[in-house]
Amino acid sequence: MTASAAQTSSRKRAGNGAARIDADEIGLDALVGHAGYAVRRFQIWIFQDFIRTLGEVDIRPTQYSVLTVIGANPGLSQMAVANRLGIERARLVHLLDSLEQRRLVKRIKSKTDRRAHALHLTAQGETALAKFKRLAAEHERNVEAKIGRENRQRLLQILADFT
Amino acid sequence: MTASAAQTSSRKRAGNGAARIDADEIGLDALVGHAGYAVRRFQIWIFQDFIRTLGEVDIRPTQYSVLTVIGANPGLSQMAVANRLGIERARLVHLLDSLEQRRLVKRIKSKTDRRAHALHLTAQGETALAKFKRLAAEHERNVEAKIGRENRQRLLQILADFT
DNA sequence: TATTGTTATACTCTATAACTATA
DNA sequence: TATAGTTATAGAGTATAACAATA
Repeated sequence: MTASAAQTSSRKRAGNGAARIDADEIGLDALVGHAGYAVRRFQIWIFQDFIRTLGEVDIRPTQYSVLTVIGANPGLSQMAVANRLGIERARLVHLLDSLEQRRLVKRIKSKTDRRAHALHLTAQGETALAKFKRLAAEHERNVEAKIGRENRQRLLQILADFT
Repeated sequence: MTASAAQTSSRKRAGNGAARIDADEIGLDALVGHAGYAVRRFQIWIFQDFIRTLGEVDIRPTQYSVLTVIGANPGLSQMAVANRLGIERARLVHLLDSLEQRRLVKRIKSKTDRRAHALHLTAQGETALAKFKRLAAEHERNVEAKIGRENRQRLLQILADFT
């Protein structure tokens, strides 16, 4: 509730209304004091821009994060990637199936632990990831244009612990 | 990729490794420069805390937002609520079905537009929402404890346009 | 006994399309 | 013709549980 109880207008409309009302006339009441609400709306905007900007290569945010981490840490196990990115290991299986079918990633049987797979980018995957990173940088410039250069920097600082 | 190419270490591990590695040893590479990655991880943390804090009343973030907006704007149509909160109208149908079964919300046939429903909280819904708001305020204090009072304020300012 | 990868199930959420009854 | 609410479907994403192979 924080300090936003002031907006609790609860304006009555004629009768049982359901009148046509512009979105900006509808008060959010307590929601304006909740960081989670704003963060959620912002996150949806960011993901939509990411998906659109990387639409030509058909890569979604989670796929990009998996490729980036494998590219920077070749040989990781599926468990290590899943834990690092906060993805369920069961879900990573399907993500990797898709990326492996597209010849971007390969699972190599680990010699030290025969239960595990060592994950690597293919040569094709390395090339593709370089392009994905260029498009992701373009997306990031969209974020900067949306909230401002300094605000984006502040945001990254505030949320640095959540990476 | 913003100013974070420095972390592109790509450290090789022995052979095809899949070695056991602590999560904090695994570099995120380009992800550290993406606001969307941090925002997503933060949003997941916030929602988990919200769901846990309001677990005793079994209310999730989206349900809370719907109840709050109806409470502050009685008589709204489903379309108006859906548009204001960025929820698909098809999905709002099921959300309202659930809230109506729990006797928190009622759909009243609009007298001015016989296609539409005017949404209202029940008396029970009003009482319940007051309790939900107290618990949500407790959740918000958890957010403040997690990122700091000033950072939370800055965050709300930076994201004010996304509400 | 515990862990890695896998398969399976269920529920939430998002994105559509199509239908009905109204407007 | 268009809109409000509804129903249905499909694909992500999340959360579990259970299993085989291996540690």
